Order: sequence, then C-alpha cells, then structure tokens
Amino acid sequence: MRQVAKRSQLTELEGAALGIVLRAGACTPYAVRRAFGGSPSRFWSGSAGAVYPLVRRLERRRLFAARADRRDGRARRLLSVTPAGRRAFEAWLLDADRAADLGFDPLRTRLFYSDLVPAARVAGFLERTAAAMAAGRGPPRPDLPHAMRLHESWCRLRSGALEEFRKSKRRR
Amino acid sequence: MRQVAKRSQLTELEGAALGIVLRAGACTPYAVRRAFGGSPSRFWSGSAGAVYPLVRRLERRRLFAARADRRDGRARRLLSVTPAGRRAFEAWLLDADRAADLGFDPLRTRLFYSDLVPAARVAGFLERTAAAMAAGRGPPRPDLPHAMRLHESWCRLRSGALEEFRKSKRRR
DNA sequence: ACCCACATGTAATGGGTTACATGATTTA
DNA sequence: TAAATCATGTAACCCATTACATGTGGGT
Repeated sequence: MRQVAKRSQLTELEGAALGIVLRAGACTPYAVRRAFGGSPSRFWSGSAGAVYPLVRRLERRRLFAARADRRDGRARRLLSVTPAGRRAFEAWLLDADRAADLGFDPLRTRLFYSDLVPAARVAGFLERTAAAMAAGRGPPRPDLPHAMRLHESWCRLRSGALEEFRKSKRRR
Repeated sequence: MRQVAKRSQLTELEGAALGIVLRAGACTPYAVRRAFGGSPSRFWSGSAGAVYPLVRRLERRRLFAARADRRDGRARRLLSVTPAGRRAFEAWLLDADRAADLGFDPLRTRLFYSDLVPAARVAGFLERTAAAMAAGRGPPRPDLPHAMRLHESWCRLRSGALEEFRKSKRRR
C-alpha cells in the first residue's frame, strides 16, 4: 500500500505530521518521529528516513515553519504549522471520500483468503490472533481521552468482527 | 505506509496475489490485476507496475510457475502456485502477529486528529463520510458468499465506530 | 471504423525502510 | 563509564504509482 497524493494533495503521513505538530503547538522533527513510532500500528513506523525528508518537503511548501533552538546545548529545530499549513491540514482531514475508504487491514486480508487453508489451522490462527490482539500494545496517548476512547472502540470492534467470523465458521 | 517484509517473508501484496491464483486454480497476471483493482479499498490498486514485477519476483522464487498459452491468438501467461508457493502462502496467512496489527484506516486517522478542527466542520465531515460509506462501491466478489459476509460485517463495524464517535461528540 | 476489454510490459518518479553516521545529554 | 535517549540527518534499496507503449479480439 502506498500513498496516493494527487499533485499538491497531502499524503496520510503528511496530514498526520501536521496534526502532531498542531497538537503539540511546536515540536522537533524527532518528537514527530516519536509520535508516529508510538502508534499502535506498524504501518506508522516513524523511521528517520521517512520523517526528516517529509518535514523538509512540508517546509519547502511553507506548511511547516522551523526555527533553530539550542537552549540546552542540543541543536534542535522547532517546527510550527503556518496558516497555509493549517488550511492544508483541514482540507486533508475533512476529505470524506478518502475517509470513507476501507483502508488496509492485515486481519481482513487474511480472513478474505482463509477458505484456502485447512479449517483446523485457521481455527488455531484465529485463536492466536485474538490473543495477540488482546495482549497487543496498550492504547496510544493515554493523556488524550478522546484518542483513548477511539482506540478502545476500534479494538473492541475488530475483536467483535473476529468473534463473529469465528462463530460463523463454527456454525457452518 | 509501506510493506515490511523481512528477507524472504511475503509482503501483504504478495500473499494476496498467491491467494488470488490459488482461488482461481490458474490465471493470468492480468486477472490478478483485475482482482486487486476490484477491491473495495484504494490501497489495492493493482497497477501494472506493481503486479507484473511482483509476479516475476514470485516466479524467480519458485512460488509461481507460469506456462504460455495462446489458444485464442492472444499471448497470455497462465500462473499456478507451486507447492513451495502454497507453503509460503499458508505461513503468510497464519501469521497471527501480523494479523493482529491494527493496520491503516483513513477514517481512524482523521478521527484521531479531529479535535484540532472546529466541531461544526467535523460534524459535517462525519455526515458526508457516513453518506460516502453507505454509497460506496458494492461488495467485492458477490460470487463468494464468505467474502461477502466479511465485507458486510467490516463495513457495518466501521459504520458502527463512526456512529459511536458521533454520539460521543453529541453527548459532550 | 472505433472503442472497450484483454493482455503484457517498461520508464520515470516518489517515497518509505533499513542501516549507518554523528554527537550531546541523561540515567543507571 | 557505559548505555539509553535526545537529536539530526544521509545513502542504498525496495517497491508502488503514474504514464506510456504495444498489440489482439469482440461488440456497436
């Protein structure tokens, strides 16, 4: 899965990066990396090779502004979102067509093809998956109540879908 | 978002491609493209530049076998899955750790940052998104009942999450 | 005749991953 | 003092996207 991005439209990663800096008020590219890395999905890894070029890209497009800061010896750059950046962020977030897209779910993909594998092995797989989901990393940003509710309700719904699938297999 | 793929581990796209050919018994790379393109998510576009090199890759790794076929003038290649291919497919599908990953959902991402946008605009966005999800492309592969059930239950789940979020906003 | 679907591919480009490189500060 | 964390970046690689190129077969 890759980013789509018609000319000048923000990618998912870029939109999220603007959101992170907007929420923080101002922060370093490193903090953006941490925020991505703390996500409960491996698809938001926040690798250096992704984040630093992304930040430079958004600076060139005047959506980020950066100022140097070396209050404590460390040379860091503090990012903030420009007015144009905020407008781009809102346009990205409020795009209902992109929001409606089903996205990409490794569990859904596997269930879709699970009829091609012996049922006994699938049953074991479903059990292990349910366990891994339950044991999965805790909720991201416990400091943000709305984000926690969202994370919880998403996990609950996914577990629900998995249980529904297991029941329908047993019934058959 | 990019594929992860530790050396010799199948990517999501590769696993799904094996699944498509296993289900068809034998089919052309073009049919694999169609299958990807018919997916309800834009993240499975099935572009030529993705599928043809992918097929060659899996041929080199002896997971696909190809034979030429020109029964009706058209020069086509018929793919089949080798025994090693089936083993790789099962290992890919039965990977509970990868299945448990939350994946990548454009709606979830936007809800996560929605507190940064004026509530009135978010309300309109949620309504448009609900409408777009309802009007979205129909279910994929109505010929496969298990796939249809899965698709339906997944859409229902996402709509449920959206409604839950809207209610929690209204309560506030 | 023309267009659409079938069918196979390549080239340029974009962008994410892994791994590496460097250095300061904090903590065990 | 050694390790972890903060902090910034680059280089090689992989792979998906867009756009292009080429040709056949069937329907209007």
